[in-house]
Amino acid sequence: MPLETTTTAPDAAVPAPDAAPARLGRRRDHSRDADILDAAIEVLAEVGYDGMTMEMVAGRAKAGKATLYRRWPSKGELVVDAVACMKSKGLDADHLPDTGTLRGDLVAMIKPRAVEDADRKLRVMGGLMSVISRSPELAEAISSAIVEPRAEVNRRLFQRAIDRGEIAADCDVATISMVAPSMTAYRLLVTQRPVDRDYLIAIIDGVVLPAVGLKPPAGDPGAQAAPLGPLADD
Amino acid sequence: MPLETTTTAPDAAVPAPDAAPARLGRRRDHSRDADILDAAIEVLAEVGYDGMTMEMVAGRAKAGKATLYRRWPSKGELVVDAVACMKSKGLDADHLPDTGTLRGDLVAMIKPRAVEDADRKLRVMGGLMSVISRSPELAEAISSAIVEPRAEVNRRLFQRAIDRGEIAADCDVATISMVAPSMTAYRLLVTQRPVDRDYLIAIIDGVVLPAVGLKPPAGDPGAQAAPLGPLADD
DNA sequence: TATATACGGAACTTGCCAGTTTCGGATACC
DNA sequence: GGTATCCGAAACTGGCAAGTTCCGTATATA
Repeated sequence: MPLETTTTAPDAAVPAPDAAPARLGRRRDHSRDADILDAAIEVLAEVGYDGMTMEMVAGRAKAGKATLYRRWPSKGELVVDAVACMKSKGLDADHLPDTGTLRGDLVAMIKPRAVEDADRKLRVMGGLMSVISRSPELAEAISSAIVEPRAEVNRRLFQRAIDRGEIAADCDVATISMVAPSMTAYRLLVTQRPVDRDYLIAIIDGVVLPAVGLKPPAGDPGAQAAPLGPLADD
Repeated sequence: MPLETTTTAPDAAVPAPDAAPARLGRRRDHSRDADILDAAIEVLAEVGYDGMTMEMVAGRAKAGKATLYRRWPSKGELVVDAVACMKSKGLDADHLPDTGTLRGDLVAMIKPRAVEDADRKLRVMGGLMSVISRSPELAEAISSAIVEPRAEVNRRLFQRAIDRGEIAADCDVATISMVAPSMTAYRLLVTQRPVDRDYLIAIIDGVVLPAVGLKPPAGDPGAQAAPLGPLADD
């Protein structure tokens, strides 16, 4: 049951020393990799690392178990790869909303697609929680695919607010950037309650904005400042 | 699967009123229950639910595996019982510090013994994270032994600050009470960094107090207002 | 002291799952 | 078309852990 933590040469076999081999026969269909990794993410989100079996992943991806082992040497490395592949999806710290106010930016991040993506990432994280402490590779994958992208987005939004003079320059950006990630994770994984738009607005208006010295709008909280309807997406 | 979450001797000394069978022979030594449950908590904190084996618990408690199964019908119910037994230890919402200021109260909660206790509870929670969503009994045990006591303590401290007019009456106590629990859990379990006095002070002064409209003390943050030396305990 | 029960330890049974092998069929290169 | 390789399916192996049974011993009641 221990995680295989070998750092592997992934698929690159022994290099033919002299002649380019110019392989023969059917080629490995690497487009299936994504299907398998997606299936693994699904299963991880539902039953966690120890509940996941290679048969489940193979079945979900309509693949054979042997195909999985042809591509990854062990369950542990498949999972690390699957988590790492989540990095490219979702948040993009280079294309953030810029509404002119911190609250506007934070609220603009709340889109159905983004909320759903964050929800899945949190569930995957929860399913891997008890393994994190014993697998540095997995911890690193989770950090760089889930934790850091989200923290980085927040740091940029707060830094912009500092740069435009909206909030104090000496506020603890590093700590405040973790407020929403921490609270949503706790809410979803520990108390098992939904992380929806209302809850995110409550964090923004009840904790984050007051913490940086801003007053949330007075009226019905969160009702306004929703520039897009519920069906609007990216 | 019947739920047996009794934390004390179920077959108490109450004698059957009429036909008391007056059992014969050696009696079950219920003082061992606590040893076994403590061993289970230790193992859970170290390797999580799926990593924990009944042999490990028995070995740690210097008991036989059969003794465990004489007292609990399954691993799952032993774990639920072990978590439920954590409820009585640590926080006591009826004997909270009362320093006259919210910050004083929050800082007074930071004692080596309390930090250590919270740390262990968080690790246990992390080890059970992926099981919570599929075991309502376990979710309930965690909630009432770990989540609620901590939230209740915070709610009381904030409510007292409201009552004495120190902070606004309309602040979102329910949400703010979850800030520190959420952030410490994330810090310890996800980012794997220590939850020590400095980090707790950073949360108090960098997030919680500003969020309720209070200014933390200006100077070296957290250095003062530590009325007791590092060796002082409860 | 006699008896009924609990105890720790160890052997045992059972089932599951990681990982391997085998096989008939599909597919891309030559 | 020939062939080497990949594919999915299924059978198989081996180890590990949940749960059970048995045994020699300890201990509380009568």
